[in-house]
Amino acid sequence: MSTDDTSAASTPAPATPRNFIHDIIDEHNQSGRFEGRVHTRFPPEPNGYLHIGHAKSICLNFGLAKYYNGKCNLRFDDTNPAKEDQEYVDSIMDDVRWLGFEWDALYYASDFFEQIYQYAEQLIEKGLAYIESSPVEKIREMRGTLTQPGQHSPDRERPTAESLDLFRRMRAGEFPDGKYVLRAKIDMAHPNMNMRDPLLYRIRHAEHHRTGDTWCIYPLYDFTHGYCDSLERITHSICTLEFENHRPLYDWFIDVLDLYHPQQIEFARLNLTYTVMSKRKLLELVEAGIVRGWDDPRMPTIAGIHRRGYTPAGMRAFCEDIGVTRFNGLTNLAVLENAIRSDLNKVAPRYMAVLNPLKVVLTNYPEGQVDELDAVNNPEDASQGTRKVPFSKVLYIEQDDFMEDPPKKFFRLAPGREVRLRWGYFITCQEVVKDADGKIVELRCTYDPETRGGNAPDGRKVKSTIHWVSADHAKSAEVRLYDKLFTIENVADIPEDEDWKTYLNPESEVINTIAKLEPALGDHPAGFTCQFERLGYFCVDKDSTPAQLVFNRTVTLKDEWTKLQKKAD
RNA sequence: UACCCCGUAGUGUAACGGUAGCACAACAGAUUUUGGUUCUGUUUGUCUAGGUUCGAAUCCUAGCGGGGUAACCA
Repeated sequence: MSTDDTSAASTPAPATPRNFIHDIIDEHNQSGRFEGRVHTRFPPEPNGYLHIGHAKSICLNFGLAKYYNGKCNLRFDDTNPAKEDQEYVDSIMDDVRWLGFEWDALYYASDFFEQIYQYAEQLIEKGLAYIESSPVEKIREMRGTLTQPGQHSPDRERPTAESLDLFRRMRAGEFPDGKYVLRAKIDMAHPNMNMRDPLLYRIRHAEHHRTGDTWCIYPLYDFTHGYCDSLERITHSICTLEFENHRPLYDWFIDVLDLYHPQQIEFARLNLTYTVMSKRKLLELVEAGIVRGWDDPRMPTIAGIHRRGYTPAGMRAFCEDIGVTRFNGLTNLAVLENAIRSDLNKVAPRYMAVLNPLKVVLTNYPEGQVDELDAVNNPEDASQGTRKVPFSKVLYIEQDDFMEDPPKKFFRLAPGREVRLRWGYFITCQEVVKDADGKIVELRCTYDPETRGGNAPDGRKVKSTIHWVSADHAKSAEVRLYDKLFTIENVADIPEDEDWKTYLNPESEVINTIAKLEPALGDHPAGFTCQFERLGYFCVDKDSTPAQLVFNRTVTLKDEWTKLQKKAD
């Protein structure tokens, strides 16, 4: 890939598009608030696979660090042992690297558990936290509602010494899950619900994927996250909009202990048409067996789009295209597809493949003769060279490339009409052969030996060039045709009382088992990406074997003809 | 009905008090051995009402509309 190509010094690459976060950082740099440092971090919870929304966050955080010559950490916010797993840690690291980024420091929130525990004790000692003994339901009840203030717990005035003792015994494992919880003492009437004596620690006798059984109490995310940022000396804690109401709480935790104070900045998460970005829903698709797994090519996960054949450079370009704001919008899937096509167009070698074969017999071509034709690998990149493609008497062309009774704007093959076979010869359709049901099963055509390579010495033109493969030389393959995951543009519009899964697109994966490929396509490793001329971009799936080739359709080519047909309806 | 945030072409995003631009989409044309690519052109926009100002998308006020927030989740 040549996305970071700086060799063309005379035409510098367009500068990274700026956004409101750059303005904030510039201000900080001018005022000297962080001594000119820029240190971001990407802080996922390892409880699922990363998706395209995370890609936006990754590009933002790592991109900012790069732009300002700063640093960016990877930190796993692993405060809930029940949901987290090493499998997810591994996949997240793979995904970040696949996108083309490398972290400066790697941390886990669990690395800071002891320090955070000490902070909790300090809060208790300052009279700013207390041990709560009420059950969950009672705590919830006393919290009040959005429009009504909460009530003080009877435990709120528990003496400091008693809270401290209880907290230490919680850590020592003296109590069962749910017996006690540590709460901050802030303001039960605060209009911001997060400030109504939030929970800090809970008892969980659970095996943690990193700390094992060292702990039986775990800090909640809200109590942990800001401290981790502070301890890592993060300057700009970038997160999504739903944490905006948490910012005053994080500020309180830090200021009350007089600790180093990063600046939190919120931005709008990515929403894409015809897909979901909810970890919960994606998990459901995986667990219900509706998809092939987290890396199913229909999934908006990074693992999924990777398997689908999307490229890191295309994804990074997409993340730049969509911008960063505080507006909660819905981005068209077309923007993503455009970014991917535009990258693949430059780098993907071209091949010929026929998805729905129609047999063509060249009646005037010598029996048994094979011609090795030269084909250009990529018209956009001469350095990709040429290859040989075998040509013979019996060929396959695409069923869609022939019409017995063509409408006005159909330029392809029809009875009596001449077209060009890509890199081959001009052929003319002489006869249509049908079976008993009237289905077209074969075309009998003549070829013009003078047009080898695709040009007529007499200068005559054809309206169309179509792709083909030689029947005797073709490889069979399974080709998985992918399309949008949902039938509804905005998944958020699905009513609450309906099952969102009824809006899944039944044709999001269509399996074609009759495809015929040119022989050069027979020997490539999983992940190999190319263009099937006139059809789209495809890649070799990880299920592919030499005996059973499997290709995924990454994205179609733009298609004026299909568009015309749809308009005609 | 509490608090917080957000309203710029169809969609997404620029314009930091001084000519409303870009991308995608759509439409029209040119080029083309991919109905691809490339190139050219066209259509469509500052939520509303006041105010401040020589001048407002930008600042202020109100209204309208959208989103978020009441896990021992993150």
